[in-house]
Amino acid sequence: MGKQATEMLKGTLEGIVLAILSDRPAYGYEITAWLREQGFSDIAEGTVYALLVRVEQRGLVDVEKVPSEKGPPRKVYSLNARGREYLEEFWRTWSFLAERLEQLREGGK
Amino acid sequence: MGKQATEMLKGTLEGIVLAILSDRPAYGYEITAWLREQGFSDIAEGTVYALLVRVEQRGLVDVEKVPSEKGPPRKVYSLNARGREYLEEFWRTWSFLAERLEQLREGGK
DNA sequence: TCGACTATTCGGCATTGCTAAGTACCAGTA
DNA sequence: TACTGGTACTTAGCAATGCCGAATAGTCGA
Repeated sequence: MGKQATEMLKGTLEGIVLAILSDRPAYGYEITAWLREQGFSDIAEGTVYALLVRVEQRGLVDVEKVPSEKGPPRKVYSLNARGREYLEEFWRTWSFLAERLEQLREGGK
Repeated sequence: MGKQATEMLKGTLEGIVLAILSDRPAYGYEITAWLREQGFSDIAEGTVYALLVRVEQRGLVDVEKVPSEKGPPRKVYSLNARGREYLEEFWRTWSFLAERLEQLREGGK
């Protein structure tokens, strides 16, 4: 992943994280680790935390503090109703973009 | 298209414009008009021009000034060798992202 | 006691798209 | 002539997002 990825992640990373949370509640450290496993090798630690703060402030997720056996307490996030609506909107926008790009890729051969 | 689109365009708009230029040379006004036809209804005029300036400065495109019958001269951009390489890299990054997102969408049902 | 891993926070920076205004050139029209 | 409208590009400043680097804190094993 090069520098292009950094800019391309803007806007999509939020959707990615919300999509993860739509599947199951999770906390920052866990999400970052999972993303890195999935190939987002250079996702910065702080990026995910900052994103989680933002979506919380917008009321898209609920938060619960859960003690950890191995460190400071975890902030476990879960997608709420508003978050689900927002995620659907995200998928619509994404689909639109993906379709245009697929057309361009085919046309450019 | 909502606000999500604005952030999602960051990084991808550049690829979109380069992909257009890989098909045929074009100038800013033309590209903006085409994008709007394609459904990018609220692409700002200035956005495309600024983007073209950037890709020119990075040496991804060649420029030629061509007189217009209906206004000031056009700056016609065409993708050069470096631009083509960069575009391929863009497609690789895009593919990676699109695959992850498709997996997430399916998983989240 | 000293790392190593877990877990979160914060301040400042770079990039990118949007807004808004301005410049410039030409054609048609009153 | 003056005005309007379409074509075509430029510029300055703003907002949002991801990255970098450092700091804070808790737990465990060497």
